[in-house]
Parts: sequence; C-alpha cells; structure tokens
Amino acid sequence: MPKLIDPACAPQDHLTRQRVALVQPGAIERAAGIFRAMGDGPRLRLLTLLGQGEACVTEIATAEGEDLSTISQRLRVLRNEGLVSRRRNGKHILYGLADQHVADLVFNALAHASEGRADLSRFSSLVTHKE
Amino acid sequence: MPKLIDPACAPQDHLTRQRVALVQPGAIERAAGIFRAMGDGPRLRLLTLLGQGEACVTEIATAEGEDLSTISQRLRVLRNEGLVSRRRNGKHILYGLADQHVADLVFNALAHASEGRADLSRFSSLVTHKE
DNA sequence: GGAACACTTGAGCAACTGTTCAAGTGTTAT
DNA sequence: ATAACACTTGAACAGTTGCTCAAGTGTTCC
Repeated sequence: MPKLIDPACAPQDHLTRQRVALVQPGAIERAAGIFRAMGDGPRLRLLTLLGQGEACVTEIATAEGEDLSTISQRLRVLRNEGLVSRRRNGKHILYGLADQHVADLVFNALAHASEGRADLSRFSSLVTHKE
Repeated sequence: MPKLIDPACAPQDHLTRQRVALVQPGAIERAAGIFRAMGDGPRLRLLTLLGQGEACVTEIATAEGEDLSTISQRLRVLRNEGLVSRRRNGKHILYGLADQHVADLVFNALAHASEGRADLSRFSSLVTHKE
C-alpha cells in the first residue's frame, strides 16, 4: 500500500487524505473579488499605467483613447476592491495604486505572462511616494 | 511651476508626462486571462485545495459537495489558462497546481485578503514534488 | 469482447459584466 | 451667481460566463 509514492485515489483513500480549510471563506471571496477586478484587459492596462505613477482621469482617458465615463466606470470597479487610491487636487482627481501589494500582484502576473521579455524597471517604484 | 511636488494635471502637463508601454499587449491579455480564471470563488477554492497536493476529480467533487461535471468544467477553465497540471493514474486523473508561480499568486492574494489571520503553512509545499 | 468506472464535452438557459448615454455632483474661475 | 470644467452615477442593452443535463471518450476489470 505505497500511498506516498503513488498518490492513487480509491474511495477509501479519499477519507484518509483529508484536506484542511486553510482560510476563512470570506478571505477566498475577497481574494476572488480582487482577481475578478484585475481579470479584464482594459482594467489591468489601467493598473499598469497607474503603476508608473498617479494620473487624473482625463489624462488616463486621453492616454487610452477612451471617454471619461468609460474610464471612470473602470476605476470604480478597481476602487470597490480597494485596488486604487484616490485624492483630489483642485479640479482633478488623481488615482494611483492602493499599496505595494497591488503593485506586486500586477508585477508578478505581468512578469509571468511576458516570460521575462518585458522591461518593468519603471514599474511601481512610485507607489511608496505617497507623502 | 512646482511640478514634482504638486503632480497637477493641466492639458499641457499630460503631454510632458508621457507614459511608456511597459509590456507587450499580448502579455496584458494573458495576465488578465489568468486573473479572470482566478476571479471566481469556487474556482479559487479549487486552487487552494490543489495547493495542498494533487487530487483526482472525484475526490475534489466529494470534498466540495458538487457533482463531477461542475468540477470538471471549473478545471477546464483553469487548465485553459495553464494554471493546473494534469496526469493520468489508472482510472483517475490527478490535478495539481501548474507551477510555483501559480502557488505564489494564490498564496499572496489569500495572505492579503485574510490579513495575516490564516495559517498557510500547509500551502503549496507540495508543488515541487512533481517527480 | 462487454460492463463499469472516471471523467469530459457541447448545448441551453439564467445570471452577471462592460460600454454607452444622459443626467447629476463638486470645484474653480469670472 | 453663473458658467465651465472634471468627473461620477444609474439605466439600458449587448456580450459573456457558469451551472446543469445528456451524451460522449478513455481506462480497467471480468
């Protein structure tokens, strides 16, 4: 009965190989929500843009070639998941990445997806410059 | 005109604060695809389960209290994004996390979402035991 | 060979998501 | 106070996604 070498899986094995609930259910739902918000091309593009520093909505909109409303809606989704920061500066509202953790998630996924072919040296170095 | 201290954002500023395309467009789409696959509670649960070691579909189904077809469909989505490994063992097919990178992504998100209240010591230590 | 087991797959339908449009809020300039 | 600017928001519609069911594939056992 070489269970460790051969992880076979008869019904009686299932009973012995009990799995543990590693995290509280709420944590999984929150994490899924974060991934869901990031799991959209245009929204992830936005995050990579903000990874290079703060920007106001108009600036983002012109950079992406989209209208204000669309960008604002995308930012709302990201904001609902706590992924971006937001502060007013006169007439403008500046958005940025919420914290280093978000920067890391985006950075890691991009590094993985581009398999080392990207130059990410400019990315997320401004996140801590919140002052 | 204190631009560095005050990142204001008049139209003429937008032109000077040019952003760079850090990654090729394809990489962003691939990364978004990965996040999209992870951005579903039940599917993320599956990944955390596989983070504790390989399991066959039947075992997963009984553990989650769902039917085979539903689990198989979820695994298909994860497989299409290259997040899980798959190998046959007799009648059974064993699934696991594809690589350490996937384990890291899930681990980081859970750690973030549970704010240090989870015991993740059992997680993903088996990923490299592919032999 | 045939039967049983362990999945996989395509189709169908309900539920969700993203974009656009039109109307609204808050701030600055006059 | 009025106008202009910089967004935000709710509703509506199209496109996408996830689950269930029924039929299919591949493997083992007899």
